[in-house]
Order: sequence, then C-alpha cells, then structure tokens
Amino acid sequence: MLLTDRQLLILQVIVDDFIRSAQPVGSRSLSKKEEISFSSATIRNEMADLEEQGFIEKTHSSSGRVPSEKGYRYYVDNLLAPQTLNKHDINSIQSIFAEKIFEFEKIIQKSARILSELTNYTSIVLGPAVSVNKLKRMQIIPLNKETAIAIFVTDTGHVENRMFHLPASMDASELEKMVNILNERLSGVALDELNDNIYKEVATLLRQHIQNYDFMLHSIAETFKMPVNEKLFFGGKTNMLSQPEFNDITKIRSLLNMIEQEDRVFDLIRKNSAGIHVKIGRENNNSAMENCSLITATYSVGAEKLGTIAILGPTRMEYSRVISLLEFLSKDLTSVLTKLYQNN
Amino acid sequence: MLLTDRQLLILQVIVDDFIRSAQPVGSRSLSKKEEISFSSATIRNEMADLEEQGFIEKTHSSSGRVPSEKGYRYYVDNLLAPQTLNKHDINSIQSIFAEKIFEFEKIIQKSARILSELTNYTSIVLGPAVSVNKLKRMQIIPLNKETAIAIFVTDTGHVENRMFHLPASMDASELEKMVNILNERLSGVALDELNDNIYKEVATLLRQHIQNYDFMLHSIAETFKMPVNEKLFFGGKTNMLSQPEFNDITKIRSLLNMIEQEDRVFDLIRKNSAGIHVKIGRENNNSAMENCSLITATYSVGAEKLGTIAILGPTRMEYSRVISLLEFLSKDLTSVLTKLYQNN
DNA sequence: ATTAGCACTCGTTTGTCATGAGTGCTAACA
DNA sequence: TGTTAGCACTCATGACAAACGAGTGCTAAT
Repeated sequence: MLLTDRQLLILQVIVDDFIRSAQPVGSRSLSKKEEISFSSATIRNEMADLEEQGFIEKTHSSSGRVPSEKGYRYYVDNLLAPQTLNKHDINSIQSIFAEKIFEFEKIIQKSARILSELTNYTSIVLGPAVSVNKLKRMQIIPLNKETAIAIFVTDTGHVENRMFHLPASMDASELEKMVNILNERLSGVALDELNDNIYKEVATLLRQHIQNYDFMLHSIAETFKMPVNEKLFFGGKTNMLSQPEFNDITKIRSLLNMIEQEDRVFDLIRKNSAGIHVKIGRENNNSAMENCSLITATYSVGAEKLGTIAILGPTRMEYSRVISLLEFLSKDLTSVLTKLYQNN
Repeated sequence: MLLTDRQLLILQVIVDDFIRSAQPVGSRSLSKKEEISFSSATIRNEMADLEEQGFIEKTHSSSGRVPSEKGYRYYVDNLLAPQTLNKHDINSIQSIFAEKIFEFEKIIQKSARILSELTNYTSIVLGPAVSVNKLKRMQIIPLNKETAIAIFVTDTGHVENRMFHLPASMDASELEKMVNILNERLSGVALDELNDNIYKEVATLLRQHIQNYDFMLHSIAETFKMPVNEKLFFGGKTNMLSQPEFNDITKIRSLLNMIEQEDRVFDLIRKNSAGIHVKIGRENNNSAMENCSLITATYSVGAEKLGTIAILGPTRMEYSRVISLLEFLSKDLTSVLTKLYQNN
C-alpha cells in the first residue's frame, strides 16, 4: 500500500512534467530524464502500480499517464519542492505597497492584478469583511427635503453610504442632534451590530430628543439593516482562456459563468481558516471547477482575519510557485495592514 | 445603382433570416418564404446584383448569402421595422425602478443586468460623469493621528472618498474650521473644478486661519486632483459565449480581453452624442469588435447628458429589438432621474 | 421579365488506412 | 529476485478519397 521511494520519484517527475507540458507522460520520455536511471520497462511496471493505487491515469488505453486528483493531492501534501521566488516576483509584489497613501481597496485591487500577471492564472481577492469593522463616525447629509445620505466610516477607513427618506418636517438642527446622539452611542460598534444596538442603546434617548421619532427610527434602522457584503476583486479573468485544457468552449463557458456569479465564488472561497489551503478539482464541490484547483491564503490585521486571496488555475497548476507567491503576499499584506490599522 | 423594391425586400428577408438562424441564406429557402412570390432563379439573379453592390456576401463559392457590414448598415438605416415591446420586456424594464429609495449605482447596475437578460447579449452601462456633479458637502474624518478621510457628497447623492495625510500637530477644532471654510467656499462647484478653485477661492482664507497651511493645502489639493472616473457596469459578460459566431476560441479571447480592459471599452462608448447610435463591425475601429455591433443610447437629467447604456452583440444582432429596448430604457432612466435630481 | 433545368462548386460527413506514441506481458538476464 | 529487452497490441491523430447536398451561375424555354 505504501509507495516505494522509486514510485514517489516517478510520481513526482510525472506531475512536474505534466504541469510543464500539459501532455500525458510516457515511460520512454521519463526514462530519458536525468533524475531517472532505470529503464522504460521498469518504469512501466511502477506506473502500473501507481495507476492501480489511483495516483495516475491514462487518457486512453495506450496513452501516457496523467496525474489523477489523488495524485495531485499526494504531490501537494508530500512531494512539493518549496520554491524560492526570484527577484522579479518579489519586486512585483512589493510594488503593490509602493504608494504613499494606502487605500484598502486599491491595495487589494492591485494585489489581484499583480498576482494574475505573475501566475497567468485567475486571481480572486476577497476584501475585508466590512461588517465586522467598527464604526468610527457617521454623518448624515441631506440632499433635498425628502432624502438624505447616511455615511459610515469604519476604523479601517472604509466608507459606506446609504440613501434614506427624511420626514418632511425634519430641520437641520434636529438632524445634527440626532447624528450626535448616534455617534456618541454607536461609535466602536461593529457595522453588523448597529441594527441591534440602535434599539437597545439609542431608541429611548432618541425618543426624548427627536420629534419624528417613529419615522426616523424606522428609516435609520432600515439603513443599518442593509447587508454590507465583502467585495470580490478579480485579476486575469480571461487568463484561463490560454490554458490548453480550456480549449473546449463548454468548459470555458461553465467556468466563466461561475466566476460571474459572485455568490458562487463566495462559496468557493469564504469558509477558509487561516493559512494556505489547496483544493484540487472536485474537492471544490463545484461542477464548473472540475478541472481547476484553487489555492487560498488569508490576510489579517493583527490576529483578526480580514480576507482571503486566492488563485484559480487548472488542476495542472504550478502549485509550488503559486503557494510561494501567496505565502509571500499574504505575509506582506498582513504586516502592512497591521502597521496601518492596528493602533487607531 | 439604386436598389429596386424587390431587391430591398430580398435584402431585408436575408438579414432577418440570418439574424434568426445564423446560417447563410440560400435562394431556395428564400423562395419558400411567405413574403416572396417569385422563384429561386429570380432570387439568384437579384442576389447576384446585391452581391455586386456589396450588400451581401458568400462564405464560399457555392454557399448561401450572408449580409455584409454594408448590408447591415443599409438594413439598419432603411429597412428596420420598429418593434413594439411585449409586456414581459416592459415589465422587466420597469422593475428596475421598483425600489422605493433610489441609489444611482443600484439603478445602473440593475439596468445592466436586466438588459443583458432580455437580450442575451452583453450590456455596458457608463455611469454618470461624477466629475461634473457639483459638491453638496464635504467632510473630513480623522482616522488616527496621521491619516484622515475626505468625503465628498455631490448633489446627485454620489459619495466619493479619499485618504490623505494629516500634519502631526493638527487638532480637531482646527480641522473643523477648515472643513467649514471649504464647505462654505466650494459647495456648488463641480468636482473636477475643485482643484482649481481651492487656489483661487480658498487659499488666502485658509492661510489666515489654519496653522499648517502649507502641508494642509498640499494634502487637500492632492486629494482634489485625483480623477473621478466614470464607472462602467456590465451585464452578461459571458453571454457572447453562446453566440454561434463565437465558437472560435481566439475570437472569444480577443473580445473578452477587450472587455476586461476598461479603457478600451471607454473608447468604444464614450464619445457619443445624445440619441441612439449603431456601430456595425469595423465601424467600431477595434479589431476585437470585427464581428460585433454596438448600439448605444444616452440618458440624462434634464438637458444634461449623464451617461450611456449600450448593448454589445454579434453583427448578427436583433437590431430592431435592441433599439426598442434601449430607447425605452433610456427614456425611463432619464425621466426617473430627472424627477429625482432636477430640483435640488 | 421570369423560370425550369442542369452542370458545377465546395464544405461537410463518412470511411479507410498508415503512423506513431504508448502500453502490457513474457522471457532472458544479473 | 529485481531489471530489462523485445514484441504484439491499442488507440488517437491526420491524411486521403468518396459520397452527399446545399447552393450557385448560366442557358434556353416560357
């Protein structure tokens, strides 16, 4: 049941070769490799064993071998040679943080772009979960007699805004009073808890000071209720079109369709704990991902997990390189963001 | 040189049929149509004339005919039977405006989605040119000792925000003073003129009241300078994958790549005057658009042009239907937006 | 002016065949 | 007993030919 060293070597060379060439690997071409000193017949015997145990597959009865999902899984778990990044990669990633003034969205967006350029795969970055950020300050700015905009600024510098209706009789001074009350009571509260808190903390106070209490409370609560979704950022959405396994229009269609449906991408990416995770092919539980692997990493501020960066590539992706890139970037992201937002 | 009525009829039927079937149209199948009462031989003669004049083409020497770009152009300019929308279309479009509280971006986004669903083509909506909107109110909210966020609200309810550095010695009261000065002097000014105006109008006033005048002026001016780009919204980006003319991977790639590069899409769409415009194939001056047509319409508030909605489809697109849809939607958009924002 | 008829064109489909990269198995070898 | 050479076999691929059919242009009859 356990694989011999020689079988492992062969498995590794098969995966490496297939990742490079996208062609099924035959015994003869294997026997010519430097690392391998035994004959093609021997290799055939070993390959038969590897196939029996499900690590490699044939595309047809007389073809060379291709790694199976189980093969990739074993490769990723046990055979991966950690790759050190070259200067160019490192410079590219560090260029993300070159701007003097950091705006979260811009960093995230640039990360997505650079990652996809470096890998030629599709990158997906899940922005911070704004809903757990804490309210720094809110403002209400009336637009006309009927509508106003509520603006919420979080401690991480994220700005959310919502329109809502004003009661006809509301005047500027009263609005100001209300904003002051809300700020006083709600700053420091996470965005997704605002709606609870407005009833607990603020309602009675408002009733005392605000004329249009009913209408206003309703409007404000409505505004607070709206979900603040994490945002997705993509890079290289069309990169998969140049991968040879996606020469098939129907495959492309199902993959790109999936990518366009944000909730399906959320499902793929969100539920990961900290660290690097590799999901291979059907491990993603998603028919459009059958020939794809997804590698995710998380970034955080201090100990608080903020978001996820991911690379979506063919199962035949350069796992080692991508993992190195993601590790490097997520570390950098975390340290830069921690420095920025830790001590407010 | 002029086409006879019969030739026009034949051209029209060819275009209609090809739009429906995506198959070259032969004389025999034409002769079977209701509208056509003469024989296939006659039709062949007429088609030879039409081809000589460049309105239709053969895909190979013994194939049926396909409209040329010139043919589509003539069809659009002269033969288009205006189509009345059915109930379902109308309901779908009106559902865009069903929400009680209007937020610009949401309406635009929903418009893009609905349009692409109704047509099965790709929709592109160019959001309002925020830079000509006028400043309603600005706020500065300090995040920590070094950074603050400047928030700009326009009269149309759009919110822009920028981070910038604070001078170390700046205290809250001084910040407030500055914001008051800026609001007093700059409200009503278009966003893209803020930067000019800050020197003309506000600089001397600020110098008198603000300690860190130099640093602050620089920071603020920097913040104002950043371009406020029109935003693009898409619907059905992958719809083109189901069009038969895009069975070819290289065509798909060049088209989708183009769509992902926003500046190239801007170039396609932006420079249109009011009204409906149809650009067919190479009229778009863009190699990725060779087999595509683009129909654009503008929407406005009152007399001021705000943005553009467009449908990108194959040259073989349902011109009549798409034009009707765009006309209807742009009219609705304009009237709703006018009602909303006209009288602030 | 219209149309029936016919030879011709050419893309598409189907079938056959040769090629070659690869296999599994067996027997010989160290 | 593990390794290897040898050989028959498999199957995807690409080339080629034949049959088909949708379509054409042209000519002659109506």
